[in-house]
Amino acid sequence: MIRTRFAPSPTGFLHIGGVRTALFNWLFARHHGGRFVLRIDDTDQERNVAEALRPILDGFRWLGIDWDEGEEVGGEYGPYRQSERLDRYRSAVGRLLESGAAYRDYARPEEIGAERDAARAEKRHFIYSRAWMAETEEECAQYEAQERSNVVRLKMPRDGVCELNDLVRGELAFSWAQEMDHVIQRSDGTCLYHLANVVDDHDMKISHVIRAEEHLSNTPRQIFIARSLGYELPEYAHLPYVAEPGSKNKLSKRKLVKYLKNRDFSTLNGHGARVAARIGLKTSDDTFNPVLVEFYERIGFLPDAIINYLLLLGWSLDDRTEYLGRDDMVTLFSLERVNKAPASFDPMKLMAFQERYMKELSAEAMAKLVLPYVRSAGLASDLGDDALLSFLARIVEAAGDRIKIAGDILDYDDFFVADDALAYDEKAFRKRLRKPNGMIDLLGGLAERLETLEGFGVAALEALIHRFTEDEEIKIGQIVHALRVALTGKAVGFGLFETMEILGKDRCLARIERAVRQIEG
RNA sequence: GUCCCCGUCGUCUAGUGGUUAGGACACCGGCCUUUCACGCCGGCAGCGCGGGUUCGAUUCCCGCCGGGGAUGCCA
Repeated sequence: MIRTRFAPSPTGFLHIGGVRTALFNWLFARHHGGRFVLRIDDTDQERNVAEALRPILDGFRWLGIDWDEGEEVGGEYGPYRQSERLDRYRSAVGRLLESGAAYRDYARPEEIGAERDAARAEKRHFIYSRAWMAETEEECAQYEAQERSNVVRLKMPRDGVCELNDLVRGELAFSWAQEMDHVIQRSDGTCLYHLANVVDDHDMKISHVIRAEEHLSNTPRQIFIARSLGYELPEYAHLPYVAEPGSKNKLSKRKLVKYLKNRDFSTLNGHGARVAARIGLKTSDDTFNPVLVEFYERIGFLPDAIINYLLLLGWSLDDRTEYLGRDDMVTLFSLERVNKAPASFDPMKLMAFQERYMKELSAEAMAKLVLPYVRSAGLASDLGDDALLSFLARIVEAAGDRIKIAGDILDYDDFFVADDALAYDEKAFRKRLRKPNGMIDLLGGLAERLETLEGFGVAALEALIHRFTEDEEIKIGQIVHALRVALTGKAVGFGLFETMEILGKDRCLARIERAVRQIEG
């Protein structure tokens, strides 16, 4: 049975790089018909775990990455929170102590520090002298008489090599002599991550440890722990990390200000900020950050787009396949095709996936997707959901590709405002309505014709406008732009005739009339 | 410092002991067009450097350089 896991710390944030790691674990498990476990690494959490976990779990749910065992769902190898497994770690430490794979160390921090500094000064790797190692009860008692406290350290081998066949990187060898005697239990009796991790992976029968490459050099010590405890080793696969846009540094949520200097990253962030402003979302909130999944959820990305993009960040099928649905991903995924080098996060490529997935949505599905944004912006409060949905379906149909993320619906807020409350883009109003000569008469003449038009549809409107331009001997551009500003207040928008049809005759006439009054006034 | 990992267009990547080094995103130009968006056509652009091995290296080996990680009583 293939079993993989993802073990987030309850930090309150779901990092896009973490999602990629979780995704690969999830895909690997699903591909092999195995199980995916969500364990919580809260070994040293002081904060409210439930609260800090919510954004993470919500993020996974939103993305459709489901887990078979772990937080919330339970399972036969629980508990799945490290904070509830402390007794297991303590007993593992006891066994390591007993077998001689670990020892109590009574060195004071400054004594260790001095050794470390000396090693550094001599430009050699730091190896602890074990001068304060206590292996018998007498030795312990002796040190304790000196009021020294102890930590438990691993008694690492000092010769030979640790061989490891990484499923992504191939055959690797680490010399044991490079490994120091890592602490596995603090002086206050609590255990450290590496010990907890190995014990949990074993107890939870994790067959494949798939994690970020920053853990690669931690693997020998974990192998040592596992072997000393008599565990069967899992397979290891170390994924390259996700890097900053345009660089090879690891992507970090703390460097937002720096990333905003990147044009593409800034464009993406700005796009989100525009939506956020319309729905009253605080962009100063530190979760409003394209490095975090929440950002995408809030402004209306599609989970499939994000997942597909992330899949291609470090994995490829061949030289052309890019768009893969969930089922295809699951059947085609393999660790062999994971890349070794880090991959930079590319905001524009992510956007391209988003656009591609939006195009596949029907008008009905799109209407459903954008509705919450209209509500959040406080628009269309007079319409019930059903009425609004069908109105939205007409708008998104006409808008077509222009709505890239759900929040973009708010670019077309003019459909929801009262005719006498329409706001005009000042520059557009001046250029298209106030400045051209005879605009009042032109609009007046057009309004007269519109009034008598039977069937206010796109084809009829188009024919009417064309006839109008012929009769008035003007070019179509002379009326179209003016009309768009009069009807929507904006210089850009989708097809004019579609706009008119959706607005309907009465609203069109009311808006033209108002525009004329504005020009006069 | 020491150890480990990594290195193909700006970015994500495919690939090979002999290829015009392929695709995608971005970018640039053009077409379409009532604006914007879409779409279509075209273009720019890459094997980090230096040694080997070889008839021939982007591909194999070594060195260097660059990037990253580890070196914590962090995870």
